[in-house]
Amino acid sequence: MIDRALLRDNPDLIRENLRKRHMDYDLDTLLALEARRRELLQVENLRAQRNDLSKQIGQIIREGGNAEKLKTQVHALAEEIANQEQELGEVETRFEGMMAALPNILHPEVPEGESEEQNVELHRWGESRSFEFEPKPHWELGEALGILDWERAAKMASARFVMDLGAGAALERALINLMLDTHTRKHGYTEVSPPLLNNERSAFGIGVLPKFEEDLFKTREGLYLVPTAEMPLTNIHQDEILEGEKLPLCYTAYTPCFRSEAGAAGRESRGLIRLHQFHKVELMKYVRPEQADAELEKLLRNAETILEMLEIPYRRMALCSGDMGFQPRQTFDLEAWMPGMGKYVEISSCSQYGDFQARRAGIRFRPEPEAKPEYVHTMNGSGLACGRTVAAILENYQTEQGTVVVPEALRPYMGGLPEILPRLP
RNA sequence: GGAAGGGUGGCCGAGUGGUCGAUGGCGGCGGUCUUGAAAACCGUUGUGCCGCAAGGCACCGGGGGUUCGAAUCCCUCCCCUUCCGCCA
Repeated sequence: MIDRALLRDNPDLIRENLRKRHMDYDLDTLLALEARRRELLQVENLRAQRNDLSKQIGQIIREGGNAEKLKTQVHALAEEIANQEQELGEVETRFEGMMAALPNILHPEVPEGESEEQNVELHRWGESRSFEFEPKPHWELGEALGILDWERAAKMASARFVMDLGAGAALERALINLMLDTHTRKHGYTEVSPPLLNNERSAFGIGVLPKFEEDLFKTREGLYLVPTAEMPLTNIHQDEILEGEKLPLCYTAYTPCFRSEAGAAGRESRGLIRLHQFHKVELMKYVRPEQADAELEKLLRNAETILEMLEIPYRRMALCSGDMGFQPRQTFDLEAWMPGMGKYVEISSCSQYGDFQARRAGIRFRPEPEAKPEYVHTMNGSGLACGRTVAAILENYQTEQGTVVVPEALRPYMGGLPEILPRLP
């Protein structure tokens, strides 16, 4: 949610923002609703009159007088108030609905562009190994090694699920532990193990509701399976006023993530890239506005550190205006090199939201002990997506025999296992 | 799932249908006293919206209703606690 004051003070900025995002949005209707809403605020005068007369009635009755005439007068006034309040309510509902669907204002440094094609590569790390053989995609490797099983996952669940077995399951568990240990012990994040079903308010708070309900799995009880730990982590401090000196607050969580992937049929359907359930270690910060850019850079470095520890080549991309999501004001993707697939694949997405989510979720802080509360800035990023990291390891560390060497950094977490060999049935 | 009791300001906790945005306590802030501190005492201390301001409006879990007037009465939903049942 953006600041209402912007609508009045700088509608052109919003219009320009929509243009950069290549988004269709009926801003004129929103502006008209806002104007009407403000007109209707004059009901407050009527309410003031009513309050005043009611007080007089109380006074008269206490003194034993007859207040019938006044009562009739107030009754008529109340009807008029009710009429205006009804229109105000309708206008407000429409206004709020449209506000909730208005995308965030972009950070000035977001490159302008229409689609993925215009994303800007900022830097690369690591060299791709040279292969003396044709490197295989991870799904072939995983299947041949018997550590990834799509067929049985589909049998017990449906397509777009996977089951990890043996060293595959152990590899993912090792990754989770490496990431959490690094982020908590070296990077100063507090580990969280949050509820994986969140309510509507929390989904609204991060901006996936009301616009993106079809992407979520919903229970009969009306709760949503978390599509990312961003949802519970951002709602830890929902409706709270934080102490300024405690910021930034840094949290990390390992969670499964559930996405319906509606409308994704046929896209990148193979392997570990796009699943209904995947696992992710998330990084999340609540910061003061002036800290935001620097803290996002640190967060990016925290995520990149994991890729460097695993010695997986990657590049950092700045998403362009047309490729960015609805909620963030700036997004950087980390893309891991996948030799088997022959391309870079997103393995982490790190975004800052300004006060967009804080406004929706009601998260504020006091800059000084006695000062007025202000909205915090929120940001988060994957650190990293586990399934895609497994894929990157399989593809980067594969041998000609189809086995996979275990990265040095992971061996202590896998009982010293140096290499993943075909699993015996 | 069944039964009972609750949801009030940063926290605890009062609250009669009318001067209650809400008594009181704790905590916070300012002050008096003190060499300093503690104690004691005095004052102050919610949020949002509209407004240059004065001020006005709204908010006592959410929504609806009764009434001239609702924190207070009625309906409904949600949440929490305790007991019972079930259960990793």
